[in-house]
Amino acid sequence: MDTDSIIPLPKTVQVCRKALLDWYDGHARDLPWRVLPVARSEGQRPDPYGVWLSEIMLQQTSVTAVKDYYAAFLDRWPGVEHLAAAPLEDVLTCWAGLGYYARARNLHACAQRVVDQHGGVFPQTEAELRTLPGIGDYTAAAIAAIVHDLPTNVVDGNVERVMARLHQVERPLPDAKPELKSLAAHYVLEYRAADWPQALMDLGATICRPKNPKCDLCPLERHCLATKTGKPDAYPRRRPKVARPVRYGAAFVLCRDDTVLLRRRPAKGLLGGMSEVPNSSWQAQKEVTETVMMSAPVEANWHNVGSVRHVFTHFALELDIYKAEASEGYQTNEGWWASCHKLDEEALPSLMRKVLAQAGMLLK
DNA sequence: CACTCGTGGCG
DNA sequence: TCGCCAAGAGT
Repeated sequence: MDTDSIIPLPKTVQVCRKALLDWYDGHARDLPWRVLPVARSEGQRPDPYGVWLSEIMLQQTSVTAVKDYYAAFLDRWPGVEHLAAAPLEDVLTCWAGLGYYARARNLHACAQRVVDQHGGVFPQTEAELRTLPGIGDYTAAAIAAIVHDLPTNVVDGNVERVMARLHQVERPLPDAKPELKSLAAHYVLEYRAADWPQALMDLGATICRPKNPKCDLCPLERHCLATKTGKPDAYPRRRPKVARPVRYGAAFVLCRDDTVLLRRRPAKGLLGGMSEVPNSSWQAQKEVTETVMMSAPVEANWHNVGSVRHVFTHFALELDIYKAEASEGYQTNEGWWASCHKLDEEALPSLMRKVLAQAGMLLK
């Protein structure tokens, strides 16, 4: 670690641990995958499968967005062996709308690894968990701590934010990551090893929020340097964002009675393995109509039925939507016809649901 | 190691 | 309407 990195005073560490754990006893969020501190103190432990599933879903995703998906997954695949036996297509269908679809592919691969190589039992140590697909530094530490009470250093965006404010770290993210992780390591403790990281994350999510932090309710306020000497919501500092470019393209909704033509995207990459309607490549410049029509799946009486705009992580997309009725003899060896009444059974990302809705084909 | 990879909610 | 960003991982 850098010689200029901050080291918290031992006294501060002790007082903050106590204050935050006490706060957690009264303010822990009651989450479906969580065992609350009272039950935990009575020896109750969470289901490793449920904790793992929730942690994967929660990567870069809000609790609100995850809850329904978590319940649906547990209902359909109650254990890791059920999930491992499922076709990947089914997993992607249930994941559709949650985003970052590599997580779903890795989830499935991880379940199969656990069943095939670990007898259906999740490894307990951080190092072993770390080798599984979809489990990185954060998730390995989180599972080891939350499930097995191991004193790991669990560092997510919440913990980074709390540390950056508590110690008023001026170095911007992502450069500050090692420093913030080092700071957090000083607070790790064996006593209540499972509750500590969850307390930190709950504080970050409900009190020490990115915007409008509720410092007056914070159990650590007396020790928080950012609150004393500056505006806490200015931390963690970040590099200025790069502008998000816009890409343009066209999507083709080919209908036959109450069905639409769908196809599968390549297994990896953007929206990998998900379903889509045929569409053009996405370019930085909008192309002329004649060129756009070259990428239609078939010559037909295409009508423009509007456009949709969708924002991805590193670019925005504007798709013009074209719709046509397939002629009687149209044959295709690519894709399949999907009933517009059963589109919930397809692995449609939100972008494609927008497209189908705009074309009037997203019915229930 | 910089880049890729979704989506919805919220001020 | 728009920028911000959430329990990160893989390459």
